[in-house]
Amino acid sequence: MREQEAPGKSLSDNGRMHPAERSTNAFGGLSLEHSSTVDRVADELRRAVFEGELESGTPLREVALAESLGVSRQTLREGLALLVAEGLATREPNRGVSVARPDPDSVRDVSRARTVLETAGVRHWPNASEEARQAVRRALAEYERAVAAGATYQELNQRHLAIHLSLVGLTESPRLVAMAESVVAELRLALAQIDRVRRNAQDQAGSHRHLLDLLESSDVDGAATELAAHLGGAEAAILERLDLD
Amino acid sequence: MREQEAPGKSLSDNGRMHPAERSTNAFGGLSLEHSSTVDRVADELRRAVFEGELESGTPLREVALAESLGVSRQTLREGLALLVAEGLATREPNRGVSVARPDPDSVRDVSRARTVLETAGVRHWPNASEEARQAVRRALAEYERAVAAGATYQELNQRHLAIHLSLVGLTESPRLVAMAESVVAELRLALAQIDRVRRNAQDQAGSHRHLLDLLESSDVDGAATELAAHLGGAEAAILERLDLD
DNA sequence: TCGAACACGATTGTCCGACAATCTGACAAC
DNA sequence: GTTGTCAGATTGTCGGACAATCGTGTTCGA
Repeated sequence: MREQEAPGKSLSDNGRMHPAERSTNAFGGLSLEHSSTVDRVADELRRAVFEGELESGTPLREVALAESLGVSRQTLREGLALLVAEGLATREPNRGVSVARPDPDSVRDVSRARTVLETAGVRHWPNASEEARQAVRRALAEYERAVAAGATYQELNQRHLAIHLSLVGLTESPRLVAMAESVVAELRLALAQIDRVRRNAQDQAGSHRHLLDLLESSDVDGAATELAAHLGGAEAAILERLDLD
Repeated sequence: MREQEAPGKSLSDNGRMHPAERSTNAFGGLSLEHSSTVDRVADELRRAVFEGELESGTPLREVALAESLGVSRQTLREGLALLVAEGLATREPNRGVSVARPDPDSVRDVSRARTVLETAGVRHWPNASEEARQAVRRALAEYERAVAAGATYQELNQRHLAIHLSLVGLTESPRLVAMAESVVAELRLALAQIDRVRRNAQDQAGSHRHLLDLLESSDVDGAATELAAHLGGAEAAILERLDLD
């Protein structure tokens, strides 16, 4: 390794595991973060995309980016491959990678996919572990707190999506959660592109609070329909704002 | 490009699109496969894994593999990254990539994930396009034909899984199908490992035929429970055989 | 004048060689 | 038996190189 830069933490460890994390001996609480350069590159690119710094469709030139990030072209390439695999960028052979461009079709598809995943989570509420349920309550509470505190657009957005991820977490399936994370990432990209200029995150605490209340009272079907309505509304809102570009 | 080897076709194009594929002009039926070296490397690795040539846990040494495939280490590395992203291999920092090892937990998780995805497809049958429904009928018919013809273990396996993929196709969501493909790939890996020695694919045409009959008669709920039972059985069978290794 | 052929710069895909960091296992030292 | 040390193997990352391809502007011939 030649250099160490600012460490970033990624939500998804792409299939990597470290020896230190697999044993459960006397030193269970200890762990060390081995962030590779590729990971840090990918993190930085994701950040830039989510932050709206990179407009959708922008070509990500390899030499320029590598130089700008202070890494070799090969390393940057692996980072780009990660972004492409996550759907945040697209690659056209011999023409390079560019920031994904959310078109109406993909927005609809993302909406459909998350509906399936989140509905599965909601319907699993009665069988879910107390831990998973608690995660939903916590995510909602933190979102409400952020709303009350008048947090930034970025934070509100992230906490809002965290609620939806916690719903998928009710399935207790790591793979389903990973899929949801990927889908949500695409959603974040679309939101970032839409709100590149004016970033107005409206308060949606009420809807989610209502959803959780239905779940707490074991009204799973009611919660499912409430969720469907919420997601449908979100899709419509995005499509509408996407239309006037 | 320095060399061209035997072309292989991959089911999933990882975010790549080529100009020749996106337009629908007078020459709609024409297309050209621009398979990059990396794609061919990944294809070959997948084949070897599915074929059972590589036992799970086998370390995939970069220099040796690159030499054996006649590609550079960088290129091989990108191919390995694809496998890792698909869950067919795992990477441990500074220790390299090795063929994924299907443990009971991951088998259960894969089963849960595919249950969610395929159930969503089945429940979408009434709203699905005629094209999607036809794909299910076709997949089943081809499986039955393969069974009758006494096809190889490999072909039977693939056609069987194709049926399940076609069920997810009923959702008409490319992303959900892509997720299902990834999950099914992991399943294929598990099956390949289990049946590495004795490869006995039992005839499961009856169960699937019954499922389709229920769908054709619009008994979606019945089909969903039938599917759940089928998947539960498959999971149990795999776990049982996985136990005695 | 206009379309086809050509030339040229930019960029990607792939290769090669290099080397520090890390892991593994053996072996010596305490 | 535990700890320290050392050599070999392997990965992570770098830099440079070059053919293939793309985009574009230019030239040429009808």
